[in-house]
Amino acid sequence: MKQVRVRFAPSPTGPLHIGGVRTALYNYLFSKKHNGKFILRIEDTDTNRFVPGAEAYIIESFNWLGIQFDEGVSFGGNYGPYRQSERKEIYKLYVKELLDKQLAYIAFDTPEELDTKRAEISNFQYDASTRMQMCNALTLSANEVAQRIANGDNYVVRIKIEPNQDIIVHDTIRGEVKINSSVLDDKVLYKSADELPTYHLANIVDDHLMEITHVIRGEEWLPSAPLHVLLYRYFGWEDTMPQFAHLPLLLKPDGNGKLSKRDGDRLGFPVFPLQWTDPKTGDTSAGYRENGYFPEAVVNFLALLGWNNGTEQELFSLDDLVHEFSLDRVSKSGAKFDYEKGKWFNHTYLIHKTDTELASLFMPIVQAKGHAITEAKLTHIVGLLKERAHFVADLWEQAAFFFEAPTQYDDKAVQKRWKETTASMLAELAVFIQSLPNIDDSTHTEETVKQWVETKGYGLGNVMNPLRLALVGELKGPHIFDITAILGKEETIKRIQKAIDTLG
RNA sequence: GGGGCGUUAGUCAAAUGGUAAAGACACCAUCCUUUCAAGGUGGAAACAUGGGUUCAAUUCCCAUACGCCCUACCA
Repeated sequence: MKQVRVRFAPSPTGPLHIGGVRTALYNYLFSKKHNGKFILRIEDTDTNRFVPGAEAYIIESFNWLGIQFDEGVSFGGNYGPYRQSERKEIYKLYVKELLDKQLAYIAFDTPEELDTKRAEISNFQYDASTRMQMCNALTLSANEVAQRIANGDNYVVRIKIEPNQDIIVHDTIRGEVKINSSVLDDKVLYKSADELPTYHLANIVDDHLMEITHVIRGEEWLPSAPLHVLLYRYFGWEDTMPQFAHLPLLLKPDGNGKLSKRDGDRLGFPVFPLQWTDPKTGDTSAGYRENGYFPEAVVNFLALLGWNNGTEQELFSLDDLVHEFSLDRVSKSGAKFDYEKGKWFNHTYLIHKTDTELASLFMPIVQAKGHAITEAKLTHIVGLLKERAHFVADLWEQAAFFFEAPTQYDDKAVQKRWKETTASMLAELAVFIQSLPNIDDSTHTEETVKQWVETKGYGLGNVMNPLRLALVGELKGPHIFDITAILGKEETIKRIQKAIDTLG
């Protein structure tokens, strides 16, 4: 069996959309599952839409996600160059072949002329029914054509499609898709203006030359797949044509339609893996990385948007996914992007991290807030409250009271828990705590204090809740004597005193 | 307008030609914790509609509706 070779072929027109990331992920999983190669090809045939920095962004994104390429731009390989703009001369050969075989023809119609035509004739399509009314090598004499080219007139090369033929595309995910060639137009394959092919030609030539075995791409390509099949046929490559698999789209969370950058801005979540600053406008778009996502959570979340392994398993490492992945289990319908579920994945991965690992991620945030703490102590703190956080940055909100004494107390909680007698009880408690040799052992302190409360006959709730209020400022957080152990005797007493002073 | 693809709870989704249609996120309740979170338990919530095939259809077929994608000298 031939070695599996798949490619991810983005266009460097801006930051990589999260839907593109999923497409790449599925390509990667498929290739690794079959011990094949995963190739990065840059499709920069549209000189107008080229955005500097986009290519580097793409490479950095996959690097962050842990998705590795075997070949391609910046990875090397024997099928290069992998940047289409560097393959100009190759495409010219194949354009010539099609021209020689009379399966394509030169056309001189300007964009303006085409626009007029479209305005004139509703549903205008450049095809067998109209091409003889246009300005091209089929309507012009050979001399005229040669003359125009010699004059330096811009032209394009269009594929010549015979009408009324059924073309069948075998799609791994959707089965057989049949389409009649009459609904296809004579697509532009090559433009003389920049001496570059369009996507359709470049993609067939490259996939063939790079010996791509499977084309796994977004559903938006399904309508042009028949054109691609035709191109393979024209070149005589049909027997080695790759297998197609068209992936369902990622849809916006509310309403319908393809997930877009605007949806992210509107609903407050990133649509790109990494933060991106538009070089022209300076506008910045949020990224998963900068928003505190773990790459493995993003991968897991994305993998499950359109695929599952048929079991109840939800947590998959990249290796698990490679092992489990199969195109048969990719769904046909689009998946709405559920950001809440994405957050849950991050939360789950966060909880599964070791306290040490989380502490070292959290340390810079604590330092930025102007606090110094030992690694060991922070590890302890993080362990106590990681279940309350979705992101590492959330940890600050949970941990702040360890570093900064409360300056105000939650109103509702005060009303409910701070009674007439509270101040005097807490004052006594402070004295009692002061009398303890130490409060380092949380369980021991708890027993001792509970005993004290019982002896006094105060009732646990009447003491514990106000105590929490004094220490934390609100009724939340880890076990209270875990808190006092970390705060230490002195600080604990100070905070009790402060609460008494402020709340009376 | 034309063409293609799709349609199971709010969302991701499983399974099945045959009596009660999984699971997860979100939501609600409850237990635990005298707090919050996490966790446990429970709850509400779905086969788009209409025909056909069949003893039997959510499952197969057709139509309709709805949605999406494509319809560029963009990919």
